[in-house]
Amino acid sequence: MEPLEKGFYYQPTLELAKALLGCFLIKETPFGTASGIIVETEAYMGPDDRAAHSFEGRRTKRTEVMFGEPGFAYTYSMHTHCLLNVVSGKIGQPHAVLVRALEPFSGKELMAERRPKAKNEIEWTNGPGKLAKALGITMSDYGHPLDEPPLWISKGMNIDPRDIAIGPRIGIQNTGEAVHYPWRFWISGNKFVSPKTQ
DNA sequence: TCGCCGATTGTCT
DNA sequence: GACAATCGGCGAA
Repeated sequence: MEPLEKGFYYQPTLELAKALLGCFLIKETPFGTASGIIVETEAYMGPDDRAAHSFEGRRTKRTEVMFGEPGFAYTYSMHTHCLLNVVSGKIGQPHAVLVRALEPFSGKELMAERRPKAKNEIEWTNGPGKLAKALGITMSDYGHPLDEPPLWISKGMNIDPRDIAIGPRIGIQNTGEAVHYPWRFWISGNKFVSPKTQ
């Protein structure tokens, strides 16, 4: 599997969020490599999106990576968990795509070890915090370019546009109109998408 | 520094 | 369905 070239990330954020569906997300660690197929994403559109950390161009140490080149990792810690975003938008345009769910592909033994509380394979990676834990993604991956080890994305299967389902994002109450924006995408019928999705 | 809050998950009722 | 876990970012003091 070859990493997606940097040019791939230079497309409109909503397009990128859809294009990432079906791609492989791979993480290599000293303990081994684990990977999965991206089956659910959400777009966060910087300046005009009240739900985005970069709303109104807010530029801080945390959001800094979103103002740079697309194709880098924006990791964010939420309560006890770590969430992975793919930086999108041209330089100076702070957009990102949140990876919400994966279909386990390789390194399943590792995932089972890292997700001892999961009752089955589906629960290894059917949520943003879960998939980060299953693959061993942490805050130390902040700012990492996604076209080289140890954390990278490669082209996967082609997804028929008719198989892409669209809906509102999850978990962003108190963000006004932004709650309703249809900026979440998933592979229709895939059983590894997050709960409440289908 | 202090206090509050959250793009979640897991457990308990 | 309710709520605790648990910690860094952010804004105010």
